Amino acid sequence: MEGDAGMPVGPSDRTPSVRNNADLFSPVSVGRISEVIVEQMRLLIREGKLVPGDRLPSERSLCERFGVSRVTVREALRVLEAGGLVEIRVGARGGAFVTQPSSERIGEGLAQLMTLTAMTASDVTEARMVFELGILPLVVERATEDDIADLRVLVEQGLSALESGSYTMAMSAAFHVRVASSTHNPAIEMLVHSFHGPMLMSLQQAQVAAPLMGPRGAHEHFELVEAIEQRDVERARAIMTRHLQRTADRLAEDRDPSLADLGSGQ
Amino acid sequence: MEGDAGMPVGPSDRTPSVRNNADLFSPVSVGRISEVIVEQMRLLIREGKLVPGDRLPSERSLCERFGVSRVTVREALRVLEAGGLVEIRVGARGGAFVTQPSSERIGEGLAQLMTLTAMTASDVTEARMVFELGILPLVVERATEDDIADLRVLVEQGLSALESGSYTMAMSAAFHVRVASSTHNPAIEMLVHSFHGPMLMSLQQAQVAAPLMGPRGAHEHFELVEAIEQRDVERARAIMTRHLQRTADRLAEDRDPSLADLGSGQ
DNA sequence: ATGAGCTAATGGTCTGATGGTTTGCTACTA
DNA sequence: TAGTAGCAAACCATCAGACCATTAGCTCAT
Repeated sequence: MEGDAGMPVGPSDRTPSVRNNADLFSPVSVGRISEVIVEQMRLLIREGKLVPGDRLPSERSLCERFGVSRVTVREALRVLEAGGLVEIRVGARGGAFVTQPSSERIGEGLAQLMTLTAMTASDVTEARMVFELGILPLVVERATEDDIADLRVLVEQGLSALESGSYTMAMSAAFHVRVASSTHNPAIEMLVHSFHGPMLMSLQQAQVAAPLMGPRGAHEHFELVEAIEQRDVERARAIMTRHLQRTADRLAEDRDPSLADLGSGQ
Repeated sequence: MEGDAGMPVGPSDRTPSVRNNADLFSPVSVGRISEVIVEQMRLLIREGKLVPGDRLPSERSLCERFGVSRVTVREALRVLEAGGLVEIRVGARGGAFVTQPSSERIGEGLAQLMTLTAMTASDVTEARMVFELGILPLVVERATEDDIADLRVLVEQGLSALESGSYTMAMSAAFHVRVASSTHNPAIEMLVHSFHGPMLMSLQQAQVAAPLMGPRGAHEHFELVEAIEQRDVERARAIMTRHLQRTADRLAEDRDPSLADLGSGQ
């Protein structure tokens, strides 16, 4: 990455004889064949020619169609799979199936890379606060009866799980995501979802999950639903602020650990 | 190497006599070998045993170390590359190099999947409004002189590009991202980055980019920087609201196209 | 009916070989 | 001496053909 930072990047530094037409020539590299295949597949999926659930031809068929070897096709499939665009099943009737892109899946990839970036749990929490507070007006305005009913169920489940000591961060996350989905905006829902993924993963591994979300948190969930039902933006905002702030404080007092540290169990 | 991978590892698939303890046995699948390698590499990177810039051993060396064939190693490298963890260079002194994960890269993945979800441009714009407005207090509070200087430069560039008719959406995006990065929170920066990815891509293809961002937009950028410099949250918020609202209106009158439709040029 | 066994389809992996690209060195030329 | 052309080595990219493991569906005897 750094070693070649000083390398000749421009095409115009050797051979001082002919030089003025240097930028006439465009790079001729066609790149990797597998990359071309990947791009072609991606296009098909984006254009809707391939929809979730569809099965791609078998590796061997693809070889013939593209006129390449199996290795190349397989590399393309690996890339698509890593990108969460297809799922590969083995055995008869197996093959590559186009997947339904879920926000969960996106969050997964996000979480992976987050553990590698200089991104602390506090950073993520701060972003959450901005976002989850910001959407409250939309939630209060648009939440339907169904939305509220669902939220009630989640709260109930949370409370009873709390009694039996089986309350998990996942349940809290589900609640927050359901709140976000009450905006009826898929982009917002996806983002909240993706944010909870990495938080969950790291917090659970660090075993601060249990004390993090106690009876207070569950009760605040209950209050929030009430505020939404009464279309009381200010109250909802106050509750959510308190709720998230407590998470933030908890994180701060816990040595402000970076996600990476948490991830490695240190 | 593989010959014994298929040996009877699980004692639990024949002998139909015992049956009620079915869930005692965990699935015996070892999965893909390449996946194991990927996981191992990821761990090394996360633990800091491999830092950005490091060069991994050559494919052939890795084959020997892992005791697998080159095909398998290559598939692992493809996955790592697709995940943005390594970069592969050909030729002498080539090989796989650990990359510095940037928020840009992360946002890319998010953007990719955004374009595949049933998500309209309005949805994304609404999410943007929530987020970019929400971070303004943080920006105003934390922007350093360097931040503001950078923003000024971007505004200047925008204005002169406007005169020469070469103003692009990319320039606008760069400005918004730079504003976000003035929060000094990498998570926030990443999110704004990923928002602009899909917007850019689709809007440019649909050729509504040019009229979208006229002199008004560029001037609003200028005003916003002023408000930030004066630490005037309310004014900044007002400007940004107007700025984004205009984008939203423009999108709304433009048949409210979905990102997917735009992507395919329809 | 039920279950055991067969079969074909399909992905997972290995082996060995060839070609292309880049770097660095060397020898030759002006 | 300087510059250049050419060679060699270290890489990745790709191919071709083979074998094994897993799975779904079918058949057939019990």
